[in-house]
Amino acid sequence: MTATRPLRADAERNRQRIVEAAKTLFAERGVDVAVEDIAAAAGVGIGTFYRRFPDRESLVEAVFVTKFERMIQAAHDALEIEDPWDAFRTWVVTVARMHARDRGLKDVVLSSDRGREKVAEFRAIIQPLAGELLDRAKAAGALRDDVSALDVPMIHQAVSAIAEITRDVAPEYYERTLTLFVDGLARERTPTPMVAPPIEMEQFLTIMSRKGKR
Amino acid sequence: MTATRPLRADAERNRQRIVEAAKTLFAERGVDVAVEDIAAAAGVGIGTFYRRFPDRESLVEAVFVTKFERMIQAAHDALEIEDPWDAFRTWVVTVARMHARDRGLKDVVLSSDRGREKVAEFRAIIQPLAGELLDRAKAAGALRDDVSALDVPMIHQAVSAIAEITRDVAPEYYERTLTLFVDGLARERTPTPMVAPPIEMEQFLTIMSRKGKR
DNA sequence: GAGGAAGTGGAAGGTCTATCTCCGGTTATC
DNA sequence: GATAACCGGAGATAGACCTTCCACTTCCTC
Repeated sequence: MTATRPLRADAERNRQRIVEAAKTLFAERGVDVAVEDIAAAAGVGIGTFYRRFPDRESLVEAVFVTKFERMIQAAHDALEIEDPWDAFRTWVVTVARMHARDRGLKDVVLSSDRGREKVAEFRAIIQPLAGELLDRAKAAGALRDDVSALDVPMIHQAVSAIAEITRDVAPEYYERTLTLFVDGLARERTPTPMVAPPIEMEQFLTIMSRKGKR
Repeated sequence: MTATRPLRADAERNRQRIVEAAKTLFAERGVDVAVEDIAAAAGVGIGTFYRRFPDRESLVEAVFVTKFERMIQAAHDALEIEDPWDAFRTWVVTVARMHARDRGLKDVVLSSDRGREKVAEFRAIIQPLAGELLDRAKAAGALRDDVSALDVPMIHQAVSAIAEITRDVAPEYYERTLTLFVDGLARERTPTPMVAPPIEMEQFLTIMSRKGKR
């Protein structure tokens, strides 16, 4: 195969920088940031970017493989929790927070092109874990029966959408939406306390009149 | 003021057609559809469009004023319902469904430019109505106390986001997300039955691999 | 039913925004 | 200090989209 010789020191350094810059920018502004911006943030030229990565998509893949691993880890961790509802809740909340903090995650999970195989691979691994968390919580009578495993990623998309529009103005706001969701998933329960304050009218107006779409 | 003489018959006909076509396209594809597509759908040329409307935004405004009126009407109607929780729930659900069926609604409510004044006007009218629905439901002990009036439009944004990605594949799916939300808003309650079936794996994959963003 | 005001279509101009290529100049490494 | 590897960024390329303009057509009035 391609017995690639190691990159020259400066080249390797720049590669790292590009990945780091991309991680940050993807999280803040979604996977659609311009290559130009990524290169600038990394302190290199566009040319350097294209010498290291065949195209934009490869970079996206390189960045998100790590994230996928972390999501899988979250499921494993949750499975360690004894109380079935607590385990399920923890997992849902943890992944929701990852989405809330990384705007790009949603884009990648939703896309067909970007890291097609990687996403499929990820799904194959996460599904049985998610299934177990779900089944256990249902068996314990804590989770409503009519919830399907596929409702969970949808919830994450919804939370991500809210985080996306509120991020700049009230970065913790999404927690409220998340709380409502999680309480809606419970079978019988009094409300969980909200962990974030309500939004102020002024913040609301700012959110609702955001310019452009980035 | 401008005592505008009535349009010539054919011109008026075309104007109507443009508005109708826009209504449909905005609902299906969001407010960002190209003027070219609207004109084509209306069976007129681009030139005709620009003779009737000074620019794109004016059309958007013309189309959504009606929608706003309908949302206000929904609040009035809900206030007629005696049971405070039922009234609140009905209002939230009705507006959520409007969002689910009209992709453009979200865009307009979120935007700063499009019909700036109209949106502000709309908010001024809807706020007291929403406040009353909320307060009554809280006073009756049916709605959790820690919900703020501004959480409601956020819920609508979330439902709209879900409807947006699922619309083409499973047009009723959003009802599940909505049910979870509404149940999460209740103070103490066992789950409301879901009105839509869970999503199938195949549908899920289609949704998650949607091309482009339209 | 004729004349002219009003209306029409769509090519073309103008802007943007992005990705990716190319190559003269620079730097690390042996 | 030779040279292969690397760098930066202008510019080629592509695709959307909004809006203008004007030669041509249609409606309405007298």
